[in-house]
Amino acid sequence: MAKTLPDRSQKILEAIIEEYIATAQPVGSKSLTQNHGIKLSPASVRNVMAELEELGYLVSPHTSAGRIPTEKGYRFYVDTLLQVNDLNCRQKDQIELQYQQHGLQMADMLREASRTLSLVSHYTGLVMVPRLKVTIFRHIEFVRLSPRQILAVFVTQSGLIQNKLVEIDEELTPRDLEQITNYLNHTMTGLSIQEVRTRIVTEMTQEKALYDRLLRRAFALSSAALVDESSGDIIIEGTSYFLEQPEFSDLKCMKRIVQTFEQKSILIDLLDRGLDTEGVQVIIGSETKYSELADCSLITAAYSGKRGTLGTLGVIGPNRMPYSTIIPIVDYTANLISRLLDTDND
Amino acid sequence: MAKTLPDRSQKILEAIIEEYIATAQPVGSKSLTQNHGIKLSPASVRNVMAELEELGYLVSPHTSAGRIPTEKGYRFYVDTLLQVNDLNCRQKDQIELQYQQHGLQMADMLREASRTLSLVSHYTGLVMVPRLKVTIFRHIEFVRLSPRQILAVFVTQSGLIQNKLVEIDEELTPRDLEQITNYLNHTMTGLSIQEVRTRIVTEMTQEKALYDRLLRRAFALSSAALVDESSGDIIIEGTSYFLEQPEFSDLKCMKRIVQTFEQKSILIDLLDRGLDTEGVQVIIGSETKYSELADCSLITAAYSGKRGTLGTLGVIGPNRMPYSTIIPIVDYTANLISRLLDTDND
DNA sequence: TTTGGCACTCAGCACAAAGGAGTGCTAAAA
DNA sequence: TTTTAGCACTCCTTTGTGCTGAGTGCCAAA
Repeated sequence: MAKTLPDRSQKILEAIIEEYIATAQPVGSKSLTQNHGIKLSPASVRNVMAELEELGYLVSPHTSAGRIPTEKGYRFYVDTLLQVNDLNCRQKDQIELQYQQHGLQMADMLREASRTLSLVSHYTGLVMVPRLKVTIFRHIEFVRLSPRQILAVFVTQSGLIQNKLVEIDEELTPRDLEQITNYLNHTMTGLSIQEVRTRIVTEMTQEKALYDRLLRRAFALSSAALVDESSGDIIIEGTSYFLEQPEFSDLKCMKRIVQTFEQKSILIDLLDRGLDTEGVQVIIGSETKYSELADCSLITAAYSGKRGTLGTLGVIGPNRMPYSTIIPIVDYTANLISRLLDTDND
Repeated sequence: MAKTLPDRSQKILEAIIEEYIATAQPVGSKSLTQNHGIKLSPASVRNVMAELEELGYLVSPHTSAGRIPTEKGYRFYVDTLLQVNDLNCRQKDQIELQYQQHGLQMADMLREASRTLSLVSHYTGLVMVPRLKVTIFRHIEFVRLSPRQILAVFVTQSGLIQNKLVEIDEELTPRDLEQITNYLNHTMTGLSIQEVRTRIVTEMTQEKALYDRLLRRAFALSSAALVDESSGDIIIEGTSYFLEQPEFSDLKCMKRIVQTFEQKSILIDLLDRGLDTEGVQVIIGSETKYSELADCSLITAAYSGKRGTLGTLGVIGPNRMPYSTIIPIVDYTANLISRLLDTDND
């Protein structure tokens, strides 16, 4: 079925897509032969273009305009034509520099990552904050705000700090709290939150009638503290870059996209998809499955800490994105963040 | 100098501004006499309008268009013409409802406030997070992440939770930490951070050669933990409402504004100005002193906790904002937040 | 002091014409 | 068989023109 595209057609498709990415204008046969080292007459190019349109890689907005890539065209380009250049030293430095001055708080670092992604790519940067359940338990501390109100402060291996206010039924003395804290920090350190939770559940069911009152309370308190009620959070920076894209000059369409960003849930879903994927992932247009983002593409990559994937980060922009430059930026940033999270707080 | 405007002129000015706020179209003499209960001929209205233009309250974009208000016009309107209607019960409920379901973490509440402001006003909501220095010390806890790395968790009276990572020169044992914690929580509770800081400084200088090693460390640690390095933070919600405003349909101008929002520092400065002001404050156009926001107005109000002002919140939109409906919304929200912060965590 | 009347201005719209970029097709050249 | 030059055709875009209508300023009458 899938006849491989002749070499010449591929060259031309590549040239068209790159030209369109650069100019945002439909590409005609003449301009191709002039600027892209294609040693053919416009007429021959036209024949190939007609063929590529037939195959669904290109469309023309109207008869007397040039061609623009379809999603299928972009997909083919990304999958088989694209060769990603490595970042040069200047770019690497530019990215790395942003993390030097900063302290180590993970939240700050992730914000910085989003900002840097946006700054360097000139598109909108996205960073997903690690879900509680994938993080590794390192330390928990309870602060007694009032007899019935406990603030649980919870530090993960990678340096993420989470606060949670817990209301309790039964009063706890500072002494109780201390013991509970000691017990938890002693038993749970090094486990993932997932593991901590299952452990709590099994222990609680195994010994239904928990003889040790303190233990029971410890379990109750910690399970309340570790409930992950958040549906994930995301850091978006550089929305204003969207306003520069000619394809979104229509305000209606622009507004829909910005609203989608503000709502966050859709972007969270999209970033979630990259969690189990190795390397850089590209989602183009309708592959997002959201009509609001039918004209947007995402370039994402997962980042990880000491033990497995923590979250994903990436860039979102129009379909017409310079993939060859942005893919390495996202890749490099994901690796950098992973590295920083690994060396921090050991 | 300042002749007071004749009553009739005021009426007409008011009608023009309200019409313009509603329609975003230059207002002509005829439409005024038809829809605004003004019992005058268009010709008379024209005379008054010419006069108002002379005085700088109105301008006409071109000879054959109607008039639109100047900043001076808006200012006069806000200062002397405007009568703010109280919110009706439905609106109050709508606002109040947003805070019911939520837990008590202050940060969440402020985010919710911004979102609600935006939702109810249909403009962009702003909430300034309280500066550390204006908050009241309630509790501090140190978590020892490694011998030289301490996480300071700091809870304010109003429920704000602040984390800070402190690197120390000298190792501290858990026992040391506990003593320091006890000492600080005992001595400092109820003081403002400002007071805590001055107290630390005076005590440290008074007893230059601090005999008590522990005390010295306690001071060092707490002063490191309470440094307020943040230049303030702000929560912005509903940027997309800006995209609906016809006055910003120019993308260039739109982009400048969105960038200003992303940068935050300018908005922080503007909200800061409202800190010492009682009640609702309106900043119109160039009064912001920022050319980027020359066509934007802010409506802000301060909110407070148990002891004095904590921060400000408000709404930003085009100069042409329905002040009469938004001012009470901002006012009510500020009071509501103050109330919630007062009753929480007691 | 107010109002009707009138000439004037000018943005906005519709419509037509010109321009031009790009196409598909055909027939000749390689 | 493949490539290319030529040509007619399409249709978006730009430019120009005239018209319309909302709105104005001013003057003279009420």
